[in-house]
Amino acid sequence: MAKAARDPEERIRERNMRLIIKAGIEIFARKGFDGTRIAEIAEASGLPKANVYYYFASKEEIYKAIISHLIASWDDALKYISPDREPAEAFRLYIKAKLDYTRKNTAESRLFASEIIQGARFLKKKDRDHMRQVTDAHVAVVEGWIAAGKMLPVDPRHLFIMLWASTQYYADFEPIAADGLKKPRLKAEDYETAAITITETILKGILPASAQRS
Amino acid sequence: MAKAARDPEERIRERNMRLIIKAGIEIFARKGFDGTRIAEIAEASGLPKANVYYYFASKEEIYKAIISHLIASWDDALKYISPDREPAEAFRLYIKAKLDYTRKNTAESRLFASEIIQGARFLKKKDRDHMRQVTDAHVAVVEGWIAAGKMLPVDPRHLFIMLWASTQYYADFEPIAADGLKKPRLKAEDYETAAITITETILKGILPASAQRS
DNA sequence: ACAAAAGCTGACCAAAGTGTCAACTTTCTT
DNA sequence: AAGAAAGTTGACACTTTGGTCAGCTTTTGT
Repeated sequence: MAKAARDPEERIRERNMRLIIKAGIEIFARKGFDGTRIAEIAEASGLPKANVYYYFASKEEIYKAIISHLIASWDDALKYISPDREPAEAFRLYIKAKLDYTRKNTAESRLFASEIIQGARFLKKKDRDHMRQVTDAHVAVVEGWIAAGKMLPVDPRHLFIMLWASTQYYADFEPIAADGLKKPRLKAEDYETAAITITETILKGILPASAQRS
Repeated sequence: MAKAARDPEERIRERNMRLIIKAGIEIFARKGFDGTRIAEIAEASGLPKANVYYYFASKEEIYKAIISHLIASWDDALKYISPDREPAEAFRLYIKAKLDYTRKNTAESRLFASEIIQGARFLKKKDRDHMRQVTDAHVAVVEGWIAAGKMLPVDPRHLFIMLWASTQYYADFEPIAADGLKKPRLKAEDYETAAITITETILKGILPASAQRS
């Protein structure tokens, strides 16, 4: 009764909030929560500072909005680990999808990394629980594969950590990754090579057949 | 002539600078460069703020001092990749040493990660060049092993990125790693299991012999 | 057309931050 | 012992920052 549900005028609001969020992702990623100034976000989004405050009550609110949105957007890349797939195929797709997401969302990836390094102060329990559940499901699938003799008996949890680490590194630590590859900047083809190397290494290891089972 | 070289009175200076650096590592790691306040460093080191400024001219100077010291301290862990070793042994030792260093120096590790994520603004060219050289040397060794048929033909640079990523993750993203392992905090034994899993996976892969060479 | 709702923003604070300094105490050196 | 050098620090100056607000303009529903 009091506040009628409207719709069309959601346009301006939507657009400006998107601009703020977009600028926020970039700057929070680079400076961390404490290091970010809203004046900078305002400038980057082309809005006056007071206008930013018209949409968000505080710096923390912008930050939290970004984090939650980010976690939700991950699930897509993670749908490949499912029991009806062969491990080789599943991991290949998983690694490719994760690297793809990372390459196309470097700022988000870095923002998340920044939040974790700084102690996961604003990562809500709900989000953590969600991540834990997804992991548990994946672990169960891998354990099934191991029981079926389709995989060697690796610790599934450490294995997933390896995959998270290896795929995120290219975005989070791009300057170092680029130096390591002797390139000025990473390009799409570098992500391709990364996908191949990670997949091959994970699946077959680096030792030739003659040296296996030592 | 002007400034005589002394020694014994280096004590107080040394001690206080160490206290400041130690506190700085912890706080810079958590807050990043922009997010860190010297008042906080002062408090954590038990010195009044003005005293901190007696030893360091600026926040930047403290930060740079830490970064340089940190890079130098890495080389020890990296001495295992040498041509007179067998790959299996070399990688096992490398992974163990890197994880050991990471576990014992989590704050430094995070500080470096933070610096890189924030754009490597204070990482000196000299330090980057040094890292590049070490990497080049390692790559050459691996290429030798591949040429000798001791390793499968993997891209050595991406392989090293995998190793850097996998070993650093446990310190840099500890909350996530702990969640992934279903533990409240990481302990020494988790680093042990990590070393085993990473080593086994890198060397042999995860597929059983029957599924190899598909 | 017009009132109400939504959107906008320059100007303004109070708090917090970096860095300075002059005066004081402690620690050498001889 | 006493002058010099090193170390200490409360108080201060100046800047930046998060956040507010009153009054303005634009958009929208009827």
